[in-house]
Amino acid sequence: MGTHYNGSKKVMRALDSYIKLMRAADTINSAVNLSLSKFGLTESQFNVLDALYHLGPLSQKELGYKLLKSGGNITMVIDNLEKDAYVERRRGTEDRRIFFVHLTKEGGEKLEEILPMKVNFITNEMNRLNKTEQIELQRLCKKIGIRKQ
Amino acid sequence: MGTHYNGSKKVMRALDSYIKLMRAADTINSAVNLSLSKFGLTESQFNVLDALYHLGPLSQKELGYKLLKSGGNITMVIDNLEKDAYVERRRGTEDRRIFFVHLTKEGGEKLEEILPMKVNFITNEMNRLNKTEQIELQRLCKKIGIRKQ
DNA sequence: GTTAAATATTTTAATATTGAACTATTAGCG
DNA sequence: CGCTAATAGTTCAATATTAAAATATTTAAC
Repeated sequence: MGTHYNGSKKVMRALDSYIKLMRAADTINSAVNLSLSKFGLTESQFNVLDALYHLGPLSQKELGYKLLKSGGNITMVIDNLEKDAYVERRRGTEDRRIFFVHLTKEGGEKLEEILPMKVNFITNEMNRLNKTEQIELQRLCKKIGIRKQ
Repeated sequence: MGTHYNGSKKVMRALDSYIKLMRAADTINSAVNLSLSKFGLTESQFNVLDALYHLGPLSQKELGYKLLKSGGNITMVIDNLEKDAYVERRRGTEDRRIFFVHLTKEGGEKLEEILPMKVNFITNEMNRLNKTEQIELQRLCKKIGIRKQ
């Protein structure tokens, strides 16, 4: 390899930081998703149920905005959740373009079945770091993820 | 995570750490992927080219292992890269079950076109943290992502 | 040495994901 | 009012992703 990417120490360090950050996020995330799949939910489905549970009925537009997903994606995820009767679409009365997505009783129960497990799992994973370390990790991550507020 | 699991401070802290970690990884990742898409590559495609560039020809199995992806997924990604003539499959001579994936001239050029941009981008993003902070971030992330390295 | 077990890859069936084109409805402007 | 813009959602065509079943080849065991 030429001199191009031997780069300075600064560059090497940044790349190393990047890789380790991604790997850490990936490790926890795939483990969480694996657990979710045992309950028959995908990550996206869980996120929708979670949002509806804590925020109440939302339009598909609002869901997409909050979960950072495209409109087409939300349509698909809601379709699949509706198949399982975890949510239902209710056409807006004021503006008939809008579908409000409501959590059903089953959807709420499903979420309540899963939430403690997820909380527990994440707690265990993150507690590989002690209090001081976690506070520092939060500070550093905030510096990086800041633009998303 | 909801107010229903107010739990101990320990739990709250872990959840907060988790969210900030994910957000940081997400912020950088979506920005990197957006840049990649302008070059007509997906993240997975880039990762394959990058691995082949730096490690030389690899079997699909090895690629899956290094990139943490399933066999079926690697088949698909290689198919698409092969369509664009960025890689080619060569059947193993010793063991004819194996396909070794080789970077083509075009594939190498494509990577060299993109790499500086990516390195530069990541360097800028990560250098929001100074040297000490990055070393600490790496240490913390390694503790979390440890099972995968 | 032939058969069974292991391994590498492919295929298949779901779901996810995006951007672009399309449909339906509403809002705005003259 | 009637036409046009904008908006909400759906559909479509790619690609990604996994797990599980299928195929091909090699290794191991008897």
